Amino acid sequence: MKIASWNVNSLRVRLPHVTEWLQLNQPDVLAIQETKTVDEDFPVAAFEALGYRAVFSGQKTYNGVALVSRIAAADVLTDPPNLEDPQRRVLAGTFGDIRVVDVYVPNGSEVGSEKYAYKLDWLARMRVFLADELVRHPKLIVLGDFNITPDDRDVHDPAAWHEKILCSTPERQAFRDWLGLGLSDAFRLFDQAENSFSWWDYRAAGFRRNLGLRIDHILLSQPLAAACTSCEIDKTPRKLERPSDHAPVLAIIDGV
DNA sequence: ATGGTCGGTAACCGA
Repeated sequence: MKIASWNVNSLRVRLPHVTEWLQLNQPDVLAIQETKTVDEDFPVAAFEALGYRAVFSGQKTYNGVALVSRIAAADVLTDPPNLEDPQRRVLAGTFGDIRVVDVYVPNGSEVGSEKYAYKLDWLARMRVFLADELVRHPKLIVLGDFNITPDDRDVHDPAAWHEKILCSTPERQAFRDWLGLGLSDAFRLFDQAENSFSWWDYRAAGFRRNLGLRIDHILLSQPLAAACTSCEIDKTPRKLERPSDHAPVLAIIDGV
């Protein structure tokens, strides 16, 4: 199985990049975040033309998640029972015996802000949901835009970002708490180049200067981590005209 | 030079 995650920052604007990337990479499942597209406007036909199915949970202007896949998703879920969140940030689906949970974790804006408190509460509530998912689905993939750098290796300038949003200790602890459920950060199962990032600010030529953060992740439960043969960030689409500010992350899991 | 750019939507907010 080939599975990928990509925050596209508006599916309407990025559709040409996404369809081109799908054709080139042929993943079995692509988890998308920040579609910024209401369900009525989701471009189902563009994906069906490529032999892909899609399920989605969108809203106006903000957020929005989708799962684009070779086979249709079963047991689709948009609202974890204990989350009580009107924002469209979660989409779960089952493919064969593999459960996939696409997440768009709140950004948090600024440490100490109201949005930051919402982020930490959201992460804690989702942890409870994921613990339950893991009981029902030993083969679990949790992927998406986490808006968290797991540690300083994932930050271009750790001193400048020290205890800043996306890098604060409580956010990193919440990330570790998710790993503590029995999940592995697929990217760190392998040797990686230093300064590997998945997001670069549009401002200040961040991409050209590689001033980035690694905040997009693929987490694998134990049986899937054991079968994972690669995990990479594909910077190619970030180099295109009018790119998303995020690059896709891609993992290959053998024999499933 | 302590800012900068996007996207959505219609004056700014969110990232």
